[in-house]
Amino acid sequence: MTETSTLLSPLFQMLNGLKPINNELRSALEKNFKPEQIKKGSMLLHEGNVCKSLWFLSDGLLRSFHNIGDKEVTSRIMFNGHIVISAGSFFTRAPATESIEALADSSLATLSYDALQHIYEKFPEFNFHCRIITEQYFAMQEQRLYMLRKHDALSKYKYFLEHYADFLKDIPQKYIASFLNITPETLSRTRSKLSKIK
Amino acid sequence: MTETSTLLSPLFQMLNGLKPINNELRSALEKNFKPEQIKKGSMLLHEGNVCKSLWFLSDGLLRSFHNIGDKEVTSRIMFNGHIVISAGSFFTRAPATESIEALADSSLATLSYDALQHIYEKFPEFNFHCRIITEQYFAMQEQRLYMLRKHDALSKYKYFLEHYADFLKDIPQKYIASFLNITPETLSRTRSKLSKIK
DNA sequence: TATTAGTTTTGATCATCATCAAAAAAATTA
DNA sequence: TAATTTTTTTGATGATGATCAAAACTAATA
Repeated sequence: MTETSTLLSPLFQMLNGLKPINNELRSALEKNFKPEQIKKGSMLLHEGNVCKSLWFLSDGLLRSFHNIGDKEVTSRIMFNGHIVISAGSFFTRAPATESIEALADSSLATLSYDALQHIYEKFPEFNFHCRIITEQYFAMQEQRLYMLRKHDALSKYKYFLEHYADFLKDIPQKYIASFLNITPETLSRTRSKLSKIK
Repeated sequence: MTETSTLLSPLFQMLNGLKPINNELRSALEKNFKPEQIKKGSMLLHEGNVCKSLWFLSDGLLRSFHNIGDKEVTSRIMFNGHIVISAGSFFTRAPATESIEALADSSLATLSYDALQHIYEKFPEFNFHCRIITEQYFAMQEQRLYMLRKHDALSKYKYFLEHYADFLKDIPQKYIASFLNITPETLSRTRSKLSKIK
């Protein structure tokens, strides 16, 4: 077992769960996914650059964010097992409007856009898997949209607790706050209210 | 040309633009898409029911909405040429958390979930098209997420003007307001401010 | 057209959350 | 460990937008 295939094994498990993939496709993926280690604080993607790869996050923690006015707004928080891409940029080849940063030392496998397109051509059956995966991410994104429309800070924070409880201690609160579209001060006060109620 | 194929002709044009589809696939789609006319005010989907179909909106105007507390919140506004589905429900077979309503008399073509699955089985190449379409809708949804994080009412309304200008007069303002996550009163005041500035 | 119902506008007040500021706590670095 | 930097907490104030209420306007129906 190569290092890449170890990294990718949860990915293959997931793909096989959707529909078994044959050995040729498996080894094509293993060949084209490149292992990558990044340190906490380093950037995977910079706003303004085209997102030319997708990543499979084997272990670690990432966040994506964009700048609105003079503020950073965290748009997603991603943990192990996730496929990471800046969708708008990756799909359309346009400059990304967001950056991606490691919140912890992370180990990833990177697949370039071009390599992915070749795989689609050689293995058209892979469209099936990626259609389903995209559908799943679409549904998750829909939930985040729903969350943002919950008016008050408390119900947004409860959403966060439901979905990210395991990572609560690893994510600086200022990022949680901007993910929920509230200020760190408001989050701090919301948390202290909540702990008094309980 | 049957009535269905007239309805669907912009859909086929779009699909062919992605990658030409063969006649068998085309006629399978024509057979399985059922034409449907609905009146302004009638419901395409009720919250709590499973979304068992997708729709191609040939002509008309729709909105989806969900209830948060005692309020209706408009989640999407859809016009001609759009593929309409309640994604979370359609993909997972779970009860929908949103309803879909016609804001104008509309003509649609309906494809059932089961029919779609059969088409995927018989025509695996259709996964290619639907992967791309899902990617495109994903990117659009990302934009709406981005919009909701713009803090103030004015910049949200400007987003609306950029993306829905053509339908401005056809959509009651209370729905525009809830789509932007503001009250009708605030939207009204925002609009009057904007007209004074210009 | 007259009546009714629904929508938008305008006004007044209020609440939540943002902002500014500084202290306390935690994490980094020397 | 001490020094420095960053993050979180706490406090005071203010602004945006929500709420409540009523009038003006528009659309729907008899």
